[in-house]
Amino acid sequence: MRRTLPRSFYLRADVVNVARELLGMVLTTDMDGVATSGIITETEAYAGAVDQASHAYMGRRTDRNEPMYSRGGTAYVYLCYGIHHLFNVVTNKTDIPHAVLIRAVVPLDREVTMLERRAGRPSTDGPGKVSMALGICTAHSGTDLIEGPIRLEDRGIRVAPNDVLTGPRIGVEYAGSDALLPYRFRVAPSRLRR
DNA sequence: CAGCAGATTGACT
DNA sequence: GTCAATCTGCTGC
Repeated sequence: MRRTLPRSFYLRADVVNVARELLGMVLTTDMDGVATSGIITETEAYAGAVDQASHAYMGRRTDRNEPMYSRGGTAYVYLCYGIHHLFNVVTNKTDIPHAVLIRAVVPLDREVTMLERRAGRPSTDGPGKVSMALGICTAHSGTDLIEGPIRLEDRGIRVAPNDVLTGPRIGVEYAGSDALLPYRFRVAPSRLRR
């Protein structure tokens, strides 16, 4: 089973639920004919204009975060700390800047290529590491997740509710009370295998 | 193991 | 100028 997630999956209004449901989905990239992929094991939801941790808080709109305002099923990739390319899945309708940050994957297809991209380091647990392993960079910001080089697929991998850990997001201490929201989801470490 | 500093660009005061 | 949705290598226990 291998089904590219349809537009309808991304257009939903409940970004927090979408973030949780992305656990177990497969993130694939096709870069110059080289296809790599990983099973998503950690995500964070960013709830747009009302979320102090979001780049789109209070409707902030810049050249960088413009893809957040595209329709669901668009990639938003931005540079963090000047070095790391962080990949987000845009959700909801056009002009509603919801997004889900992909924080970790377990390598699936072409693990050797990912290892090369990571300069021999095998870990892919961290948003910067995910992008490096899969070849994602800011040039892919704004690309389509249904027709473009980056896609998400349902390959029938299911994560049991009991295996999902929930907690506050990482690195958003500046976000006031919103820093405490339980918008981070990850597969329990003991269940990271297929 | 913990703690910390450096990397390096974009957004904002 | 300051801080940021981070990662790495080095220091010192």
